[in-house]
Amino acid sequence: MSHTLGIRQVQKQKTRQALLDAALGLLEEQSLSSLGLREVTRAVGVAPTAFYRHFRSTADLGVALVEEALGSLHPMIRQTVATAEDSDQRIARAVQLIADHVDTYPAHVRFLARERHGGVQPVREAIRDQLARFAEEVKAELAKDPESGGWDDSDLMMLAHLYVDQMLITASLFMEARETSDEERDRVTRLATRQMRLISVGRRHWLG
Amino acid sequence: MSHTLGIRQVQKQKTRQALLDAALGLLEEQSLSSLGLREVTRAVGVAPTAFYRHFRSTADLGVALVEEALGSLHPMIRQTVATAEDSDQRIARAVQLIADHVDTYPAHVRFLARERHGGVQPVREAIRDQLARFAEEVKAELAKDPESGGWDDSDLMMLAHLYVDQMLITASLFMEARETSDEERDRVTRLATRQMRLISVGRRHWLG
DNA sequence: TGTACATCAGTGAACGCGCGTTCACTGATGTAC
DNA sequence: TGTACATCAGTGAACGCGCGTTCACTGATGTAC
Repeated sequence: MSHTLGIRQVQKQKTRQALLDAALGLLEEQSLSSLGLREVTRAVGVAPTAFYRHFRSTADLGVALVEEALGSLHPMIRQTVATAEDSDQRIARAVQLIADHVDTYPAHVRFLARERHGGVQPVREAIRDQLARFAEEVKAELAKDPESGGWDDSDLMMLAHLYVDQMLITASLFMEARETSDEERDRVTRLATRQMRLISVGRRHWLG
Repeated sequence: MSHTLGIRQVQKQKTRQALLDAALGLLEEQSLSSLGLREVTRAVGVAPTAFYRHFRSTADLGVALVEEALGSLHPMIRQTVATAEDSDQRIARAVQLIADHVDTYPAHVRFLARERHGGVQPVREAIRDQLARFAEEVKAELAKDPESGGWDDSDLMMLAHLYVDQMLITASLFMEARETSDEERDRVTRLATRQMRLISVGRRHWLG
């Protein structure tokens, strides 16, 4: 059997995860820069001092949340961008996956939207770095397209950033639509699809 | 002479403005949900209780800052979108105006980017409402274009939102580039210009 | 397997501090006559 | 213009409270022999 964690390590990971989960819950109604260490431990049911066994500060916990939030998003994007027959199908799948992701991990998505430009520098940097990695991956997939003939590296990077930003805007729109009607969600789906298509049309006629 | 304010009113406005300015300064390194009333009054040099003569809470002050920040942005956009000969010139002017605006009101721009998805609901709503008004105005200008023949209301609204979101992304990129090199600013200028052009190309070939 | 010692995740008391809010106040400005 | 009263922006003391951090601790788990 492969290296099994001891009881102590398993319990420690559980507490750590409980702190992350509790923090994410509390962050639905405030930002990280006002999140208190005592709030988090109170929500979990451990002593305030236990916090220090896992994180140096709430900023440090925030950086850990970034990893968790974008780690779960990473495989999704790559799969969607890679496996599609034509442009319209790729767009439809991407929009659907964003909608599903927002439904499945709403708190993570909210956290990212909120802290991307939030008041805690190390967290902003962690998000920026992860988004740059996304753009790199999208760029790599775009480069495989036959439509990318004649596009140099900076062209593709620009286009990749445009798609990544557009995905974030779409996620943000779905977040806003979460607690309203189904019609509103449909409206967002159509709007996002059309905006992506418009970028796609621009791509095909670029310098052409 | 038109209705002159008394000495008392003038002084009150000065104190109010000093509170807004001090808050904006403090918000460069934190978000509104962690901004303390005492911090703000301390920075201005008045007693903490003086705060209540002007605002009910820091959230209330935040809403006032939204008005101030987007009020100064409103005339700029309209003028730029309205007075341009061709698409490329319009884009070049818009990008230049965004760059200038970020240079002139960096703290306001940072505040908007940070609080748009921030932890204070009334402030989020105020920003969302103002951005919707922007999109309406951009839509009205787009409708005047000859290129808008055959576009219905929802088409134009989608396009207007796409442009407004793109302007915010561009402002955000200029913010990030502010404290780095001039070459970085030029890179952002070129990137933003190309992204806008791509949307513009997409627009011309939409359903065409 | 059993024993003796080391490790370390979580505890709980204690600290000094800044917070938001209340209240009665002061004194310059505004107003009525 | 002068006087007597009203208004109200800003004051300063006081309050109870939750905060982040320190410290010595406990006792279950891990390890060496």
